[in-house]
Amino acid sequence: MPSPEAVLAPLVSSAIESAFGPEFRNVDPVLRPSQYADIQVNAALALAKKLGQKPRDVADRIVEHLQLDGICDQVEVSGPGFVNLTLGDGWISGATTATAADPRSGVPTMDPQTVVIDYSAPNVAKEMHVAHLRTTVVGDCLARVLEHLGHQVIRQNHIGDWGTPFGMLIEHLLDVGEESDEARLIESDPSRFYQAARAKFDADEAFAARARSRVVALQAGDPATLTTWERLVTLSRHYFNAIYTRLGVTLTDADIAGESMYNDDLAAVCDELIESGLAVESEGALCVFLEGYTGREGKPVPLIVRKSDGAYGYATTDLATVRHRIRTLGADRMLYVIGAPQALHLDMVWETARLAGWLPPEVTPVHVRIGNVLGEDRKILRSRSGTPLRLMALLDEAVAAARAVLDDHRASLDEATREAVAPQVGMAAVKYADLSVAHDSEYVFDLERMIAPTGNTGPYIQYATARVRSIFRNVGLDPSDPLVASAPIIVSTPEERALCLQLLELGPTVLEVGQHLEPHRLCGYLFSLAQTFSVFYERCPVLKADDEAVRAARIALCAATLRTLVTGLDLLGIEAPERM
RNA sequence: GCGCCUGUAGCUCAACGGAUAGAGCAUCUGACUACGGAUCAGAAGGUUUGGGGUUCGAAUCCCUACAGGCGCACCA
Repeated sequence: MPSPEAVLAPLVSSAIESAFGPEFRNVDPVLRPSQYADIQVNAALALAKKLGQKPRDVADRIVEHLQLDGICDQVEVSGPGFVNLTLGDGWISGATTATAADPRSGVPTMDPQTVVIDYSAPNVAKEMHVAHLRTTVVGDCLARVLEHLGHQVIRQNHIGDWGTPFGMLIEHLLDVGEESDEARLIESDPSRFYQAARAKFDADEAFAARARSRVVALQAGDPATLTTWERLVTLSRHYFNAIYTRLGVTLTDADIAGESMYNDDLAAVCDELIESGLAVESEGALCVFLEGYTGREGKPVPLIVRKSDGAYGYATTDLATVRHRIRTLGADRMLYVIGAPQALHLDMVWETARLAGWLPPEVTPVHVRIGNVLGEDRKILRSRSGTPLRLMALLDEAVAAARAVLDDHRASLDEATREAVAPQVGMAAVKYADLSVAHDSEYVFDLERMIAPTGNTGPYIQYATARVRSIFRNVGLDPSDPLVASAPIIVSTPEERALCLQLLELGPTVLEVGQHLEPHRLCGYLFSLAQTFSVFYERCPVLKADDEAVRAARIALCAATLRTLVTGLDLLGIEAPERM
């Protein structure tokens, strides 16, 4: 089932060509829904400039050549030169019936690519905190959407599993015993383990010395050291997976490609940079100086690929990831879902990789900039004690808040159901709040607002799905598989018409999200669909419809809505409980 | 000092360079023994931080001032 845009675009294109000649064969028709028309053609405005004519005259000529055979009831030129198209009810109902049967076929695809997405990237033996929430949730959504659009998506979880802190962590792990309760803290409350190690490192000079020599042993690949290190990583993976499972994130152990993985490439990276003359020594460190990157007092800013003590930093590792993602993974497109402050660093890494020939010109890496999560004071969100907020604690809070809302509004549901649904609602609230704001803007974290059953929230959209499922339960249909309802749609009221039109927009919206990498557009669409459905639900009785055909049609419309909402929520990584 | 980002309703956020800048909270007013009211309808709320410019048309692009945030050599 094609969207109206997909059907109309070629028709408008050919109208433009026949009106203005073959040199205008590939003009983008610029179709979009608007508040003034079901579909609006914007092409006239852009064309007018090229042609040196008035937009209105251009629009008139386009209309003269439009052959719409029954798709549109009305075509008119209005405003400063828009072509407004009113879709015919017959066409809408036909298209929507197809939606009820298979909403997925309504999704247009892009040329399939291999897309590498780097997101989440927590550190071993460290807490995940709010800062990890957005990269994890946004990255996962983009992965889902791009997969849905037919791309081959390769997830890369670039965990911090290498470096100097590991000397200290390994020694501490050996001290407490690899199977001890203390060690198991890494699986549940890693910051306590880390801080204990840190404290010992700062207080105990002998321990610190051991830690330092342990780093050397680790770098040298000492087998016993590596075994302990692996234990550390394994325990941490359990912790990450606990978070991912709770959040409903698709990352698995197979997606882990940590810093350690590139360890063997780092020397080669440096050698190649030296050979090509890109890297030079400066103040004892091996650096790449790029044109146009200056910092304080106009001093050039280096990309340090080897520190003066001979160790490698994250710049080197990041260069190695570029090489690996191109050479081994075959990336056509590379997404880095990382905090906005990393912009300068990434630019320098990419430019260096470009100059070194690791990053071919046809591949454009994209920094999906993640904005900060703020507290009420509009400063970076922290706990009351001033430490970064633990993600696990935050998720607990969200579930508790959801439970409280359920107890408040849904006392009729039995205890077991409320207990089961609370996590789904809580996660929906947190994830939706995160996804519904443009990923690069900051937003204020307000649990009360995001868990609210009204407004632009995850729970509000979930509620819409629960209402449809309730209808299905009442007519004896399986609420988990509403596909069975697929009667012909009858468009007899404005509310039905509005709902149908909304349903047709899923495809173009998902495509947009894939192109612009902006999950918040999908949120906006789903919210508006849920609203439109609520109006329909309010005004158009389904089960109590007078006419049998209308009743069947409305059930089918409900089914289409449910499937569209569930599909959309699934792309966001949000579950829709059957009751709530 | 240099660079990047941000500034939109009281609050939280939207708006491929397109028509009268939209939602949601909160506020006020309506609609109920409801296919689940966690709902719906309506009202009010704006000089898009200020000032210039570009053009048919600017919240959006350019310049400038102001106000925030964040980066600028060995932590990642």
